[in-house]
This record gives sequence, C-alpha cells and structure tokens, in this order.
Amino acid sequence: MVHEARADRASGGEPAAPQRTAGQRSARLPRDERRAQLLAAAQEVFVANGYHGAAMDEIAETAHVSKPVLYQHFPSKRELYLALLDSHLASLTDLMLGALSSTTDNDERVQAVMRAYYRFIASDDQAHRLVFESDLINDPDVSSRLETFNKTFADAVARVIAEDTKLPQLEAQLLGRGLAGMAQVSARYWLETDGNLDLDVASDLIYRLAWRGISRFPKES
Amino acid sequence: MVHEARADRASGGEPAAPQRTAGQRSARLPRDERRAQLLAAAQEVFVANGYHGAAMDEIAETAHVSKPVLYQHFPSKRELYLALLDSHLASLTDLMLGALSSTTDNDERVQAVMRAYYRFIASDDQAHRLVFESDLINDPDVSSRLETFNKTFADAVARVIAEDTKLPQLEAQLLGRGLAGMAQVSARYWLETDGNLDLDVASDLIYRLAWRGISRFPKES
DNA sequence: TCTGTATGCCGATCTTAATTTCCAAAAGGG
DNA sequence: CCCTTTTGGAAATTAAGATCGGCATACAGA
Repeated sequence: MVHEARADRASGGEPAAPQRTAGQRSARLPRDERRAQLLAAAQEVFVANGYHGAAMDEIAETAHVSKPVLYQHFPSKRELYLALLDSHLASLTDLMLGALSSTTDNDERVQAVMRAYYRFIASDDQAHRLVFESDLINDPDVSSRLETFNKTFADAVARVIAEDTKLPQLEAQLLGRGLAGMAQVSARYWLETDGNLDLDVASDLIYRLAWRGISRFPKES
Repeated sequence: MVHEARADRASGGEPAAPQRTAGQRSARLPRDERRAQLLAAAQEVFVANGYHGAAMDEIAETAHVSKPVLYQHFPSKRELYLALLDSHLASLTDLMLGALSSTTDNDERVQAVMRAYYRFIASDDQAHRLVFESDLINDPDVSSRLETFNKTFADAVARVIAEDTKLPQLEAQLLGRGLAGMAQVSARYWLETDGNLDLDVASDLIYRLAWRGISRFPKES
C-alpha cells in the first residue's frame, strides 16, 4: 500500500489535465507555490504530533511529495520548524501591537488585547500549538524567539500598567508577564471547552479580571 | 576522552575500601538507595537538557553506573521520566492544597497559594522545568497528568472565586485557569530575573493583582 | 518542429544516534 | 567454597534525518 498512486507518470507522456486528483503525487509546481504547500503540510503534521513526533517522511507524504523535494526547500527539519514559528510569531506580534494601538484608552486597550489573543488561539490553523506548546523549547533559537515575543508583549502591557499605576519598571514588568500568562493559559483552556462559552464572552471575562486587577493598583496593600 | 575513569575495575580485584571516591563507579547499593540515586541523576540530566536532549548514557554516567543498572530499575526512559513527573506533581499538589486549607479567609488564601507557587518554582532541584517546560507534552500520559494537576488547582481556585463572586461554574473555572496561568508564567519570569526582586515581594505583587481582580467581581462590567 | 538546457522530482540508500539487551566477570552471603 | 545477585563492556536494534544519482518535463531558440 505504499505505491498505490504512481500510474500517472509511468503511463506515457500524455499531460492531460494539469491538475491532479487529490491523493496523487503533485505535478510540477513553481518554487514559491511548492514552498507554501510544504509549509502548510509541515504545519499540519507539527501541530498534530509536535516537533519530535513529526517525521519528515510524514510531512513529505502529507504534501504528496518525496523527501528530497522537502530538502530542496528546507535544509533541515529544524529550519522548517523555525520558518513556521517565525511566521506565526510575526503575525501574532502584529495582532498584539495592533490591538494596543487601536485606542488610547487603557481600559479598552486591555480589552482589545485580550480579544486579539483569544482570536489567535482560536484561529483554525492551530498555530498556537506550534508557538505555545512547542516541544523544542530547549533549542536556543526557539526559546530566544519566544522570549523576544514575550518580552515585546509583556513590555507593552507593562507600559500600560506603569502609566496607570506609577509602579516601578521592574514590578510593572512582572505584572505584565503575569497578565500575558493569564491570557495564554486561559485562552488555551477556553479553546478546549469551546462551544460552552462564546469567544467574546470569555475574553471579556478575562479582560475584566485583568483590568480590575491593575487599574489604580495600590502601591501598598 | 570517553573512558577516562575506568581504571578501578581493570586494575586487579583489590576491593580496598567499600566506598569509592567521587567520580568512580559506585559500590553495591541496596535497591532503594540505588533507585533514589538514579532518580536524582535523571532529575539533573532531564532538567539540564530536557527529555529529548537527555541520553540514558549520560544519566547512567552521572550516577556513576552502567546502563544495564539503570534498566534494572526503570523499564524505559519514558517510565523514568514519568516517575519523576509524578513525584513532583504530587508534592506540588500537596503544597497547593495545603496553602488553600491554611486559612478560611479567601484573601489570605490567594496570598498563600501564590507564595507556595513561587516557592515551588524557586526550589533548587528546578523541578518546575520538568513539570512546566516539558518537551514530552505530546505524550498522552504526560499531558493527562499535567491536565489532572491543572484541573485540581484551577478548580480549587474556581471554588474560591465562585464563593466570592457568585459567578457560574463555567466562568469561575475560566478565571481559575487564568489565575493559575498568571502564577506559573510570572513565577518563571521572576526566577530568571532573580536577585532583583525578593520572593515574597514578587508573589505578593501577583497576589494583590489577582485578589483585586477577583474580589467582589461584578457580573456586569 | 527539433534540440539543448535548466528545473523539478523520485526511489533507494546512507548515516548517525540513542535506546535496549546479552553475557561474562566480580562481589558478597551462607 | 559455592551460589546468587549485581555490574559493566560491547553489541543489537531501530528509527529518523539527510543524501545520491538518474529520469522526466517545460521551455527557449534555431
């Protein structure tokens, strides 16, 4: 059951239709399109199995392509993973910073950020599994990229906090990290119990929890 | 440079002293002690390299023991890891539930829980890296154990929240998960920037953030 | 239309690395 | 002194990442 669909190339040169039916090896593709397709296949397999659980064999198979093709586009499994991670982190960063600059009111800012976070987690490519549940965290490149993102995000939140509470940098940053963690963890939990709670209801709940916590935060208890 | 410390056995049978100097292969040990020693060595290597980065070779070497000895105590690398994970999760659960039952005042409860969390993260065996930064999360056994712990903890917090706010189960649980995430993430950040902020100061900051957020949480904004 | 060239693609290996096991030697108790 | 238990060197096994050489296809220019 390995070579079930190979007759197309062996049976003469008749090019017939340029597009093949699903389940076949793909026809020749321009480099860019092939690359995009490989990334999509890798995304699927990485999300389903994690980095270590994913085999290059399976990624190639998912893309209906042989392994050498994969290696013509990405020098290694690790590079392939990093390409996906970078792409997701870039778009997530855009979402976050966009939400932060969507208003000048800090209250609304927190609400917008939380909602953006939930939207990202809910996005149907399950990018969050690659980003927040990576099993390659020990790789220095992976952890440094994640740390860069977390810092960017937490610092932005910390600025809002510092502005609203006059708390010193260091402490505002700790709170920023805490709120970032709250968003991440609660959103992932919400996703698993989806159907029970609407996205906006859930993210608003967390937003109110966060905002009540930080607004006019007292320096002494 | 692989077998640098192997002269003891090759150079005649002279048993000399029953205990060896450090760096040598160990003497015979009662089964329990040997097991404990192996667990300690595994803990060290797993923490330093993650599950996938850790080699049974290195664990055996760290314990000054050969690989077959390791396999006489643990049937596989995975079982060895699970034994450690179980042990850490059990003690963490104890810490949490202990903190929750240390008082009947919800305000103080939250403070005690946060402090306990920070203490666990700060514990010098770095157990938190095995628990919260595992690169074996895709293993069903690992993730189910983690989920069990998270549920236990978040449910306990959710009970406090429900009591204080009259919020429905579902929403209280979401907030519970969020606060658990806040504790985890902020504590790990705090650990990395240690020296800048005292444990009690940091955990109190987070506790106040959490308590302000949840106490008398309004059902409508 | 014919031919040369560059590009895309694949089957079949190669290689490495890490877990797991085999078997003979040593240690210690009765 | 023998017999059971424990130990380690070395090797078997497996699995997965990475590669080699050749074949087919599209297309440009004559």
